[in-house]
Amino acid sequence: MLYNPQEIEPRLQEYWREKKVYKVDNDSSRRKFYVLDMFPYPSGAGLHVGHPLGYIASDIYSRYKRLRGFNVLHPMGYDAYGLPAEQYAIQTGQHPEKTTVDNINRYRSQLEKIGFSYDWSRELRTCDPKYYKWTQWAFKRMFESYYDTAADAARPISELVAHLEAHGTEGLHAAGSRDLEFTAAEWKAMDAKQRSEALMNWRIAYLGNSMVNWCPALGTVLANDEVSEGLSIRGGFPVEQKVMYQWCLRVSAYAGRLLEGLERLDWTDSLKETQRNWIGRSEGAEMHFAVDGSDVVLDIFTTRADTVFGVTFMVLAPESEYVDKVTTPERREAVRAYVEATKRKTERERMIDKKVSGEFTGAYAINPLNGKRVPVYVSDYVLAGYGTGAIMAVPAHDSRDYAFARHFDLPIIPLIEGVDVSEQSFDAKTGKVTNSCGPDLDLNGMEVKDAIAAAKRYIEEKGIGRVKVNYRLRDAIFSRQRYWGEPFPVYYKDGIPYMLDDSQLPLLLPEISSYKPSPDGEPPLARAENWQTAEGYRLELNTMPGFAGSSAYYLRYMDPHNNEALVGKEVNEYWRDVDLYIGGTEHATGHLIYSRFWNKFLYDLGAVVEDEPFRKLVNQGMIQGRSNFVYRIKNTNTFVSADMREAYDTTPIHVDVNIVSNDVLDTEAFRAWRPEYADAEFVLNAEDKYLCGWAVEKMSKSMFNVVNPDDIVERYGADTLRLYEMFLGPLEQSKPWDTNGIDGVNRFLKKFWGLYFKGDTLLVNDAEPTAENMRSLHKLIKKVTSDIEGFSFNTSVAAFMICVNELTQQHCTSRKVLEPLAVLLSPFAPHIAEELWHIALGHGSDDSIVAAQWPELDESYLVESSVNYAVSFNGKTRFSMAMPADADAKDVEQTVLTSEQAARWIEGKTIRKVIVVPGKIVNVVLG
RNA sequence: GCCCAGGUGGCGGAAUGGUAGACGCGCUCGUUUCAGGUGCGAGUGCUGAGAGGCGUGCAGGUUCGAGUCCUGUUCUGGGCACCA
Repeated sequence: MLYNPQEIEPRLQEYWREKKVYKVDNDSSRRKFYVLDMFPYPSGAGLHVGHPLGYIASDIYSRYKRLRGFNVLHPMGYDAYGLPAEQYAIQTGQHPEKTTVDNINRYRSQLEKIGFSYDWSRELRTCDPKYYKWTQWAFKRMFESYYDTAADAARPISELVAHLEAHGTEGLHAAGSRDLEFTAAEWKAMDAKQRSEALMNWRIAYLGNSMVNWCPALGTVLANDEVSEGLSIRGGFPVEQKVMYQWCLRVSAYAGRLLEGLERLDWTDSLKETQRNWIGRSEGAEMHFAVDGSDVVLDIFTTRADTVFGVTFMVLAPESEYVDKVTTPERREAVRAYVEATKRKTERERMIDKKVSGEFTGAYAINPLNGKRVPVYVSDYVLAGYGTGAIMAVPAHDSRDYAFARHFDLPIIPLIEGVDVSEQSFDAKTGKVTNSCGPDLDLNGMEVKDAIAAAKRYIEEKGIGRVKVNYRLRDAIFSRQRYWGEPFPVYYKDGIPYMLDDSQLPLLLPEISSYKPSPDGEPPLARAENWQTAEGYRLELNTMPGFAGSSAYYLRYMDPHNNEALVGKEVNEYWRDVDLYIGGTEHATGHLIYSRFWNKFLYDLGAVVEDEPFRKLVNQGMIQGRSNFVYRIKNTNTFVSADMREAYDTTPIHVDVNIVSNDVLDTEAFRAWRPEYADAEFVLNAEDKYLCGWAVEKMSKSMFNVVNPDDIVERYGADTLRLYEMFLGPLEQSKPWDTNGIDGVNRFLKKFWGLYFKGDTLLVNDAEPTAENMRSLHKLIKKVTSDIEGFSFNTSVAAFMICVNELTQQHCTSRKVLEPLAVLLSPFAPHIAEELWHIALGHGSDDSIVAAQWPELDESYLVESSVNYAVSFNGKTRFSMAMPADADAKDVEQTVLTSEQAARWIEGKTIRKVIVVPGKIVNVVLG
């Protein structure tokens, strides 16, 4: 019987399906373990070999944990809403659901061929109404909640309303968009619409005017993490800044907890650092600068309270509401023109254009520390969205202020002793303060750090401002002008938004005739007929963004068919959180922030028991493509081998990697590849081969370097694919896919099979294993166990290869070795292990290897037999010690120990360890 | 500019501070075969006839001993960025 993966793999997959061996129970006396993959967006291109990398790793870990006796939850599903299906729908008219379902089916069949141990009965898709009911439900709860900053938790909005009724905004602890102030009487005097608008200031899901990333080409707004360098991540279209009235989530209220929660997580430092960066905590002070001759007060935020004596001007963001309030009549026209001009620029244009620009508003502000009048400017280098949208400018110690001051010829006052600001600003927070003495505050002579603290204290005492922590993290814009997303459970009555009743959820996505925006520029849902409540009220036309459905999906897997709750209480108390989450770093500032926020909100609500969703997170690296090139001699149809091309003037051309093997081109296949190459000529190298050049690039169709896992499975089998992906290198590292070398892994599996069968002869018997056999086995148990725990799968594959070579040489046929060996391999190569379990080890069809026990390590097999040697130098015997049996006693005497130096340091000390090279000692370790 | 990773043979990559290059690919030689392929055996960092010498981006340091720890530097990959 030869190893025949093409025959055994589909059969065993069917066997697992039929026996439901991967079905997981929610109540078990066994300890739980939850292993999760970041679920994929099913794209039209299908899976390439890079996608399963993380899935294979998590599958190995799941299978390992199962063999260790854990009840393992290991599910899979699909992030089904997304732009590509909608873009495709706009181009072709095909319903995005059809596209999505087709893609899902393709993914599913590709995944099944690889032999994952998913419990498919828990499969979910975000576009399923039974699922998005709970996305809508959570949104609704966010609308009905506010963030209590004193309790540091979300609370029902009704509690806030009660407070407003009793005390107005007096003594209110709530995270708000702006600082609103009104009395209880004023609240009571408001009409329904005014109240609704006021409450939006505090709701966790709120409608607000906010600066959004508007992408005209996609016709929708985008979240910050969907934009990079002023271009949309999907498609690379320019993005503009625009104020829009949109649904938002008050993620910023959770900034502190999102930051602090990172401490308790077992994530890589770099990922935590990226999140800290994104959350961007900065401690500083908010200060009030009165505008001379007006009752307007400019609030600014600064981290450098020590530099207030160096303020020589103020700057407002063009979008700041202060601009209109402070601009004097004679400057109004110039300021208006400037604001208009910046509005027309996209964010990208603003960033590329580093030229200093701005306009004087005509107003002067009063420095609260020394009473000096300073001019107020407007300039686009100040961001509206951060802090208060206004800054105090200290040109001596901020490079941006410095550039502005130079351009407008404004004074620059150095505040640190001995620094030269004639060429550039001094931005470092070090040195001794000077020029900083006002009527009641003297910072001169202090270190910057102390000066900041002293200035903050003074500001608080005098009521000039307050100490404040600012976060860079913004609220998430939650509306998309799209069709293919979750509808909001929202309707409008007299211009006021209301939530549908829970009994009306899910609100189904309606059918529409065209997926383009409506003729009057409204989102596609405006085309839906009867898109209204039973009472005839208009429903929300926007849909939710992609991250809505992916924020709480891990909870749904625990209890996927529950129609009463997102997740049942008892079930949630059992599964709690994800013990191991595997996915790419590209979600560091998107999904992994939103999901933590969403979970924390549900935790505040009492809907889930854990405050953090993902205990341990491992980032798998990306698999890049390895492209091949042929070299065409210019103006000919002749191609020259890569090692011969020096002599010619050539153009490199991408060639399909599937017709190249070990960088050698199949020239016949190349002629057949495309019509224009049908009569191609070749200049071959000395070995009569056509050698291709290669480069590491992104895996993509246009580079002809996409490798489909189906092809690998068909040719070598899923077990070879699984092992090879792991063998390629460390899991966390990005690396190019290179099919060269896969033969080695395939050979290993054949050898592995060869331990159990020689031709048709079964080799396994009940012979007692030799000490050598047991040593080989237990070396492997030790190595593989610690490697799996440490996610070092590449080295465990190598350990298998060594072990199988040893056992083959030892002619080991003992069941006592070969049975645990199959169990050890089963997480990595489940098909071959399961097949041998049945046909070579004699287990019946009711006994799957999945239910076996992970072999126990017996260290006693690993102890090397040893012999006592005397170590001597300078003719005197000094030590007696144990050494491996293969050390040669004669040579032991000629060691480093004979040197003068060794004699000095070794005397009177205890020896802990002796390092022996066969034949001689190289070193002695002291204890 | 700031913050992370990381530089080891022809290649992917191994090395609790203790024989650097495990394992695999590739390559060389032998063997099996009519032959190609496969299988099997031996070899494969550089240098040297050999003993040996030199080797983990570069320069220092700690240590009996450094790829590993420390300082500086340089290059590569990734993230963030008018964030006051």
